[in-house]
Amino acid sequence: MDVNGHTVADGAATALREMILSGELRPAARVHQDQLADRLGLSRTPLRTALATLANDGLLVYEANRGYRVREFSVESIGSVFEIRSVLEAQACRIAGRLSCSEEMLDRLDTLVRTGDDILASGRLDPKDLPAWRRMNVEFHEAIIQAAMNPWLEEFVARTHNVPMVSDRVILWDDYEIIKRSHDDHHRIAKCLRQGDGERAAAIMHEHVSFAGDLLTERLSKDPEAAFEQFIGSPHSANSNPKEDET
Amino acid sequence: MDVNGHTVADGAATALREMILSGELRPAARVHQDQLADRLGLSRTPLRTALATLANDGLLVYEANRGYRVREFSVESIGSVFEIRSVLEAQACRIAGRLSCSEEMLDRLDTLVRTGDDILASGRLDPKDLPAWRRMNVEFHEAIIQAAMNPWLEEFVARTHNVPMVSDRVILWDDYEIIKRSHDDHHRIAKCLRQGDGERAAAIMHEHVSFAGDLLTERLSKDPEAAFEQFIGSPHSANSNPKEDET
DNA sequence: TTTCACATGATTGGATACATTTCGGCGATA
DNA sequence: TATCGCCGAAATGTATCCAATCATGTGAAA
Repeated sequence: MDVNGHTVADGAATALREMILSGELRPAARVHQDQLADRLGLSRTPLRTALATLANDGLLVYEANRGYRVREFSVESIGSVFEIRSVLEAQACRIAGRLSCSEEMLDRLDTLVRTGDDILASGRLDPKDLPAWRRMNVEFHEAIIQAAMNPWLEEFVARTHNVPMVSDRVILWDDYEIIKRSHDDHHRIAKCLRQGDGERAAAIMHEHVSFAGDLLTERLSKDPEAAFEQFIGSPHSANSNPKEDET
Repeated sequence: MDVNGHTVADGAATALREMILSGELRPAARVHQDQLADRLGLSRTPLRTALATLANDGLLVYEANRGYRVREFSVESIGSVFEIRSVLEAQACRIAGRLSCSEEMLDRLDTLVRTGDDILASGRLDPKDLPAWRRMNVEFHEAIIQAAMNPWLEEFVARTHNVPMVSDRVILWDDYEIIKRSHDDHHRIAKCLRQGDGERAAAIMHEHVSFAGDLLTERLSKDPEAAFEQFIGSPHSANSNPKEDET
């Protein structure tokens, strides 16, 4: 998307995004421009454009003459986003079915499904498998969205992932049965798309995402702190973006 | 929404938004920061934050070290956005039905529907009625989205309106039968919502928006110039104050 | 003791100056 | 004549400086 890594401001924007989504900057915390600029080793000017960017992404809130602070998301708000995500991803299935995916795309989905099968073959959830599973899950969902060939769908779903906890990188890796059922959805969705039945794939996808949202919001309202630590605090090693700040 | 605080940058952002959506800045045109800053009577600093804002709104595209230029939208792209809008607004109906609207909201919808009836009572489309009709249409759609009480839905649909021609301010005011049928949809949607049948309202809304998209894209591909002038084209040349057409 | 007012420090917003990159033209050479 | 390359102008990106606004703390008065 905006992988314009050529300018300092863009680098700052992605760095900040990581800092916020990873929880390094806590919700509702005020952002001190001078401190941050110093910490990131740049001037306030590019930092401010980065801040403006993130504010428009919805990760920061801005108040005139009072600066930026990290946006906080209520549990209901997170549930609301899942409502949107489920609808959008279902629509992606619908369109993908209508267009009839390329053979290459279908094979890609099958490969991803098989990857998941391999991980689940052990019959239990090994924490060391989580990164691979996360990668598989992200790629599966992204593939279907790409198959819809609607750039706006891509963009809107991407915006959805700007909300903490909503990203499909977040996996509830503690209940084998739930994960297995979730992956069964993947199986069925891939099969439906191969058969060109986008409508049925859409229905499955809608439930697939909705249930994930329900599950997550349930956990969050039960024990926000623990859930926050479990999901956000986890090392996101699937990320090939090792820009650690040397200050 | 982003009801701008009283900072120069925010003012510049809304001014630029108008300049772009009104066509004063033509698609694919490069934005010269110095010229624009001078023309708007401000420095490059606030202008640049405004530019960053609009870029994130999707109205401008940015390339590192090469500046901003006005985004151009293909007809297919505009059609794609309608696909999203139809799904989102349908979902708004679904949720509104599930939550069962407040009596106040239902009355508001009825009032809007009656306003439309009055305008159509003459049996023809008078150009002088267009602003009132547009207002009615915008408020009707906004009301339903608000009724869904999902702030993200509001935000995403609002983003949809950032694309030229997609806004529900754009009305094809030249075919009585089409307008009449469109308003008949409004009737049915309001009735369904009163009866709590969000699912049925969603189906109508989906078709309502989809058809508008089909119609618009058809016109656009038939005669892009004429359509552009008809819908967007307020006199966007000599007049530096294109406000006659009210939101 | 509480509250209001003022002043001072801190932080953000905007303008200007400087560095870096890109774009266009000019000329030289094949 | 066409193409390559270099140089200069112009536009962008960044840093720094100044102004305006907000927050905090102190002190005086009720």
